[in-house]
Amino acid sequence: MAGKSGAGGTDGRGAAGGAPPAPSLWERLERPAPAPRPAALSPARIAAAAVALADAEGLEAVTMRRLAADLGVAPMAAYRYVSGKDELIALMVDFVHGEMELPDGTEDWRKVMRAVGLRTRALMLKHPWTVRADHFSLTPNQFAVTERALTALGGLGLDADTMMAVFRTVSAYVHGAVGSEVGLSLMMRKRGWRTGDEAREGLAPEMTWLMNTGRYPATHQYLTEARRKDDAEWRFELGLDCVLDGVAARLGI
Amino acid sequence: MAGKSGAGGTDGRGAAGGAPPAPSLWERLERPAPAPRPAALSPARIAAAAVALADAEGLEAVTMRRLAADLGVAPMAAYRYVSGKDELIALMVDFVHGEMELPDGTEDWRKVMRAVGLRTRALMLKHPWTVRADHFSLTPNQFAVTERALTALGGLGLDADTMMAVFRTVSAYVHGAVGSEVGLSLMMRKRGWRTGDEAREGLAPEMTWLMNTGRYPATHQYLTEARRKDDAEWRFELGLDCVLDGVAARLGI
DNA sequence: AGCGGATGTGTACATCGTATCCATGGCGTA
DNA sequence: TACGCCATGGATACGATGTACACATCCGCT
Repeated sequence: MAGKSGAGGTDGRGAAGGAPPAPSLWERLERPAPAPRPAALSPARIAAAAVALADAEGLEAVTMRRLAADLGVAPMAAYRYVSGKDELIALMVDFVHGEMELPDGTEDWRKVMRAVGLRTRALMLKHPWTVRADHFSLTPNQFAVTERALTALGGLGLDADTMMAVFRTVSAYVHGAVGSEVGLSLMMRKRGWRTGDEAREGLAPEMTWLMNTGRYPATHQYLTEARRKDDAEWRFELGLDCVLDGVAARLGI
Repeated sequence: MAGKSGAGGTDGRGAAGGAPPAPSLWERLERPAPAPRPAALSPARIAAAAVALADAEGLEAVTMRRLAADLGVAPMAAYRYVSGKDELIALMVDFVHGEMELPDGTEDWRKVMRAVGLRTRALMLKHPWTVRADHFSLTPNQFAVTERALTALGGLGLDADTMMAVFRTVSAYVHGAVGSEVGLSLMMRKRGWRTGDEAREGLAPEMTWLMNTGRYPATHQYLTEARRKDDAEWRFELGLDCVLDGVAARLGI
């Protein structure tokens, strides 16, 4: 299904000659107002509204119709600016990465990577829906993050592949860790639990049954002995520091 | 929406007395055949069919109707076994984790964690849709993985919180890394690209425009210099080894 | 003055998840 | 042996979603 619109390229539309190669989403995003006409809609306005909606009510509330309603516009109006919902979400992901401030200056690579990790986590906790949205890291503001990391990794004698591998390793950890953190918090919100204790209480029947199978003694022991089950920040930073330690050690930087 | 069906608990249905506390999905999964009657459907059969479908045509092809058709059954039939699509997906995630063989024996913690990481990656590459499915790690077969990791981490003088933090750190890296790997490959499949070169060719217009903004010199340099852009396995194992190095170093194990 | 293209509107359709009610048939009990 | 019950699956239907398509409108340019 679909697939027809984007790929074809030279459909017979534009007389002869060469149809312009369909400007990319990011190209369109930057044209302040493609026409001199002060259009009511714009990619940026659409992105802002969609992000506000997703932040407030979750990604599942972001519906083309609901978005249009929030923008005071007809359901199909946004389709002049995004080719479909996929592009909408790409726009949203890019938009929120725009508000991430990157560490500047000539700091130590490790401080930069750590700061990027912490700020990425903050960003994702603030916009939990980013977890469900695909991120191929192909949007301008995501490239800006990559760019900052790569510059911090320059001048250390690493080849291009290794520099990128380091960034992606740290990135993978951050996305994975925040992903599970957010996953849990989304589940809690969906079921109406506000605290860790409430969640454990709500999960208790299922957990009790599972633990009573006797198959998970170590896990059961964890459940009874652990005292920092709700300290996500401690866990995240410990893990991040481990990752950075490992990168430094293995690559000798 | 919804939410009405699961929560209520004691609806007036069962005369007086105490209604049984609604057996969990996992409890139902294990009853070989809840009734003596040889039912055509079962959670396991449903899970197997759904997984086969998702493997073959992607998670978006897994529709209650399509699943029913594959099972040779009416669209609503599966609802006798799962409360809704969320539970279906939980069942699928659990099902595929059941085929993961865990390292046995009394091996070194590091070997175990590394093996678990590699096998998890293999599992996720084989079933790419697991990336989009939420994983709170709350299904029996996911607990089995956690259990194996925790036992490998025992006897090292770590407290319960730290042991779990280690497992979750490695796990976060693995899920993050494979997540982006799979994300890329899903995008490639969606756009019909089969090789890395095809993908780069297809992405070229967008990338060229982005790089021509001059904002990403380091990224641009990476694109021209890198020689292992398609070596996902190298990248994954390098990152995994970094993470394990860091854990070992920081925790002195 | 009037034309053309960019912008937003209205209507419509296939498809999705799932609530609800109905038919059936094998088992335990009498 | 006969009966009735409940687990099982079928049928129908509803509201919501993404989006294709054709139409109306209004600006700035010639």
